[in-house]
Amino acid sequence: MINNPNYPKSGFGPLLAQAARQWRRAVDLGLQPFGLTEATWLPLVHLARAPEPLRQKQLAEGLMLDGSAVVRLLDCLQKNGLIDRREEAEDRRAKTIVITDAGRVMVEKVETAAANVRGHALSGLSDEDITTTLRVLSHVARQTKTGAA
Amino acid sequence: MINNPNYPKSGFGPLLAQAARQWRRAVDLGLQPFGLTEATWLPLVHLARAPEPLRQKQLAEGLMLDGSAVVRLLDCLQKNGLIDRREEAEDRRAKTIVITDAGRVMVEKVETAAANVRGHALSGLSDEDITTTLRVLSHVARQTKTGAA
DNA sequence: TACCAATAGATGAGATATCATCTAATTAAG
DNA sequence: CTTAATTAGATGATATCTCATCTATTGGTA
Repeated sequence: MINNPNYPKSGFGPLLAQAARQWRRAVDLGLQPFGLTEATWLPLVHLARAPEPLRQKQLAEGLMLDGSAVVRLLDCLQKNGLIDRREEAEDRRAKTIVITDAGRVMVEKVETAAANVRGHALSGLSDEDITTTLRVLSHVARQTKTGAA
Repeated sequence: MINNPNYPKSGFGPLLAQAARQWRRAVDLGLQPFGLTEATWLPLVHLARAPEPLRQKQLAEGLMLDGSAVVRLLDCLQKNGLIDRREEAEDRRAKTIVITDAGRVMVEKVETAAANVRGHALSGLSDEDITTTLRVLSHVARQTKTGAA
């Protein structure tokens, strides 16, 4: 096993999972005062940054999440008055998601907290290392996507 | 925002989460024929590789998981006859986890499937990129650990 | 020795995510 | 035009994971 050149690679999966778990935990902790979590915060930012209102389907694609997961996250955000669902006239199956004013205010407030966590997690790493990692993670995400034989 | 040098970094968290989610899904799919998942497989490998039997506490530390999570994963593995809990005589609070023969056989069979997923996810990446990513992920995990101010 | 804090494991509750399925509405085919 | 396939959202069931708590033991200290 020691002589197997793939040895360090075998730790990739567990390490990836662990880093993701702990990153989430740290973000959740930082957003706790605002009543948000990483999961509920991301859709909000995504909506805030979109040049035009999105449908739930589009949001799910952007977040790379199952549609049903987005449904429930939006339920939560709507209950807290941060977004609204607007039925479309042209296609009565679809709903457009719009951020409320409260939602935009929240995004502003919360972005700092999220940036702090990110800053701390990445502090001490070179831009080059981070860029490489971003590229590797993108590759992994692409390769493990459903249907990627 | 475009002129902000931190712009690409802001995608780090979501990308990390996404890559981890999809990696897990891919592994779960590959292990499905064996009735295992990434979550239940990892404790099994950990136990198989340990030079001596571990306590649940030690296993939890090794997996960087909450103790209560390990309790339930072990419940599942035990129910399937892959591990056994053995009460310790010296400390009657503790239990030593031992892999059953069936468990060892399972590890053998399943390791190939897991390696295939890993191989596919990492295919096309240079060893150097992977090494860098492993280092960055370790750093992130350390920095986001509980108590890491 | 009697009491109190710490430790190992277990359990309950809540947040996410996935898959399977359902309903309503739209589109395409015959 | 009627029917079949598709699409957008929603819901139910299940799997993890975390935190808060609980029980049983152990160990240290007055």
